[in-house]
Amino acid sequence: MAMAKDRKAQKPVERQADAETRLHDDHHQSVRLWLRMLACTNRIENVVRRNLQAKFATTLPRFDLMAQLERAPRGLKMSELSQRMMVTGGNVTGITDGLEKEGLVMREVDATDRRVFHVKLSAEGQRQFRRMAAEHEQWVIEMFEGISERRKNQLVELLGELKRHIL
Amino acid sequence: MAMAKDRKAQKPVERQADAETRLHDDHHQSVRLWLRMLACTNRIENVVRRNLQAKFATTLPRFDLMAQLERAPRGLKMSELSQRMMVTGGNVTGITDGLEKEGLVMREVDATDRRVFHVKLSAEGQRQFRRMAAEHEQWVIEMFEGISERRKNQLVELLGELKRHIL
DNA sequence: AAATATTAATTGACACCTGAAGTACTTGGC
DNA sequence: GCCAAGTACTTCAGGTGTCAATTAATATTT
Repeated sequence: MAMAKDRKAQKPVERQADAETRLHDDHHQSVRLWLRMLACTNRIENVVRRNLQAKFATTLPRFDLMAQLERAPRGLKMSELSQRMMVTGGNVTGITDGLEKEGLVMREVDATDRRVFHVKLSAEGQRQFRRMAAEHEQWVIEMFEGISERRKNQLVELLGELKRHIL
Repeated sequence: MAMAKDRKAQKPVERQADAETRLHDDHHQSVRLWLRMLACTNRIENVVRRNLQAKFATTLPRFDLMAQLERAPRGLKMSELSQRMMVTGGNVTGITDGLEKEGLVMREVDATDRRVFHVKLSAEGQRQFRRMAAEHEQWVIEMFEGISERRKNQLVELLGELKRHIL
C-alpha cells in the first residue's frame, strides 16, 4: 500500500536543527510500521480462516461471534456483539441469523425491553465451539513458535500501548 | 509460562470491549498476542477505510491496488497484483474492473503472451492516487503519533521478525 | 503435429461487511 | 397522557473476499 513521496510538513513544526529530518523519517516509519503489521495480520488471518474452513466447515466471523458468546454465559445483546467484534450491527444480524438457523446460537427476548435480544450459545454450539477453540489455539501457537518468549512479551506490551493510544 | 495478566487493580475503569475480550485467563500468550495485534489492525483499518470513503469516495482495496501500481510504473500482471495484495485472483479481477470502468487504471495486452495483462495507472489514476496517498500518510502518522520513536522502531523490528517466521 | 499438461485470467456461488434507511419499541419532557 | 427523540435491531444495495470451475493461451510430451 501507500507511500507518497516526501511531503513537506504542513503542521507548524519547530525548526530545530534536525526537526525536519526527524519528522521526515517519522513519516516513513509510521507507514512502514502500519504496513508491516497489516501484512502479519493478513497472513495469520488467512491461515486461521483456511483451517476453520477445511476442518470445521465454518468461517472466522462465525467463530469470532461464538467466541464472544462463550465468555458470556448469560448472553450478549446484538449491540454488544457488534461492539466487541468491531463490526456493524447489520453484519451481526446476518451472522447470527446463520448460526441460529444451524441451531448453534439462539436469540432470547428481554423481559423488560422488547427491542433487545440476548444471544446465547446453544448446548450444541458450546460443544462445537470448544472443539474448534482447542485447535484454533494450536494453530496460533504453531505460527508464533519461532518467536522467543521474550519477544512475544515485548510485542504484547508494545501493542498494548498502541491499542490504548489509538483508542 | 503463564502470562502476566494486566488486570490492574488500580483502574476500575471499564475496558473497551473488543476482539481481545474473548480471552480466558488460561489462554496461551500467543493467542493473546494474536488478538491484540488483530484489534490494533482492525481499528487502524477502520479509520483509514472511513477516511477514504468520506474524503475520496473510494475504498481500501481500490487504494491498495493503486498503491501497488504506483510503485510499478511498467505495470503489474493480475497475478502479481494478487500476490502482492495477498488476495485471490478472482478478487483482483473485480477490483480492476471497477477501476478500469472509472478510467483510473488500464489493462494492456502483453506482446508475447496473450494470456497476461499489464495493469497500469492512467494519468488520471496517478493524479488521484497521489492526492490520496499524501492524506493517507497523514492519517497513519496521526494515529501513531502518541508512540515514541523508540517504540515504533522496536515494533517495526519485532514485526519484521514475525513476518519472516510466518512466511 | 497432435495430445496433454500447465498457466493466466475470468466467472459464479456464497459469505462478509458497511452505511443508510426503515421498523418497533422505550424514554423523557410537557 | 401525548409525542418527539432516542435506541435496538433489521433490511437493502453495493463493494470485498473465498473457492471451485471454466476459458483461452502457452509449454511439454510423444
